[in-house]
Amino acid sequence: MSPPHPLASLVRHLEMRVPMSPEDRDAVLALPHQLRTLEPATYLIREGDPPTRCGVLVSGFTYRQKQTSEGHRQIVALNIPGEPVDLQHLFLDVADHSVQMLTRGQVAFVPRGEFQSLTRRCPTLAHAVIINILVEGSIFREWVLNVGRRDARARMAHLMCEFAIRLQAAGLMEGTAYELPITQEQLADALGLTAVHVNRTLKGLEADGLIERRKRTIAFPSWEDLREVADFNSRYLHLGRQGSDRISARH
Amino acid sequence: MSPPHPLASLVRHLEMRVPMSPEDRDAVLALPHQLRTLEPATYLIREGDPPTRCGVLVSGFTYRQKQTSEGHRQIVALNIPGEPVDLQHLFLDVADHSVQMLTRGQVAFVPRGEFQSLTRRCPTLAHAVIINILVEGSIFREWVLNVGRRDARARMAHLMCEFAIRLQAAGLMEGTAYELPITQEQLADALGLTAVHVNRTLKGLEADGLIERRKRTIAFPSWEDLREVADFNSRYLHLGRQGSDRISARH
DNA sequence: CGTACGTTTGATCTTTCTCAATAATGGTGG
DNA sequence: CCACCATTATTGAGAAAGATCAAACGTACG
Repeated sequence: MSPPHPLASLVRHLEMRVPMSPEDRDAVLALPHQLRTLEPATYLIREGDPPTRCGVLVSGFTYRQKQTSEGHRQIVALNIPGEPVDLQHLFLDVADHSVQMLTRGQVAFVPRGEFQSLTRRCPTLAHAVIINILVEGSIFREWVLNVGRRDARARMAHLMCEFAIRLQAAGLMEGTAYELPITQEQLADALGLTAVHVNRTLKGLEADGLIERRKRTIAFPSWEDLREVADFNSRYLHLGRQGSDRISARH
Repeated sequence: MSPPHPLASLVRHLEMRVPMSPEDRDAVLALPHQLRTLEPATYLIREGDPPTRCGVLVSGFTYRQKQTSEGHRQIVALNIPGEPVDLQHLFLDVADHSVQMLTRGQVAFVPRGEFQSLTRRCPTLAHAVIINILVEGSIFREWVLNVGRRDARARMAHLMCEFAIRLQAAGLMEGTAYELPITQEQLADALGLTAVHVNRTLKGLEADGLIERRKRTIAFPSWEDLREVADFNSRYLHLGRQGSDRISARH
């Protein structure tokens, strides 16, 4: 059996929110692209660079990141497989943040011009792109709220809930646990905390039976309780009918 | 002399980033709309509501806001005259945050369907809308960084710098001062602080000669110093050539 | 001129940070 | 397989930024 088409996961992801005709699908799959396997920490794009291509995450995870001039880093987003990682750079002429591999993974690079011109020829794709950008914007707003107005415990729980629901919506979650392939220092940078405090917060959640940890795999013995601690409501993910605040044991 | 067309400020705003032909301009100006004068705190849209219209801020200021279930509020964005205030709701079916008047001001409400269909007929407008959404996304990312990784002083200074540069880019800033028409409590909600600490931070900046205050008007005796304290770089605003980190005494 | 709202100030308390050290863990070369 | 190294995770002690509580002071406006 041949390996799946690298852009198939992108199509699946776009279809989550916008229905696509077979022609739409084929048009996306026909996009020229280069598939690359990248090691953790590899930059897909750096702040300040002029974007030339649009990366689609085929496998593995990436994060978006900005830094203050004193070198304090803030992770502003995590991306999961299937997500296009560079849509903002599709229409802006300079990158305002950096994107790096969180884990090893495969990225399909589509030339910027090709992607742009397809959005012009295919209104469905254009619409899907806008929806994608808007949902990402909604997630940013929730992150501002999370970092600005929730304490460490809720903040951490919220990130875990978001990740779970997004993985589940993408069909990437099996059972009631997942691997969060991220160091505690990166977690700290995503939550606006220090690594030390992340560690203590994690232990606290564990001590209270809200999560279980083995390596970087997290299980949720009591999803509803965690959701309550996190003050999590999935509305901002705009998953529509398929969306749910629940995780299911079997998929 | 007749009053200016309510949507003229929108056109000006869109043209900041995308060149528009006279036909494009006329098409936007021809959009049906209702002009309303709204008092401070009036909701333009509430989280959870299905959006039916797109608001364009003609005069005055608005803010976007989310709350935790404990009622802690986070202001996630401020909007200045000319900015469309509801673009995210143009293509999403449920509002994920609320938008309220910050000051009294005028809003032109365009029916959602009309706006949508014009984006289909006018690719320039569609492009301008995307750019607008993307730049807003970039500002959200910077806010995540600001709230997550800068201390109260820098955070406050950063907001002031951003407001100054955005006002200037919109041609709304005269001289080296402006009115920040916002209570300290709202400022606290925008920065992820408490009102008490905002007050002290403000006094601190003033004591150090970085700002001068009369009522809610703020002057910048030493713009460069403030910019340094704020760690402010305007790249994320994507203003292009016209963009600058400087404010000029005369316009 | 009283009421509501916003600002300012002081005192105290908490969360989170900082610094520092120790323990796991994973990967590498021999 | 083992010794070694670099990361990452964990823990403790003390410091600091910012929160909380409480009260006083202004100011706008009906």
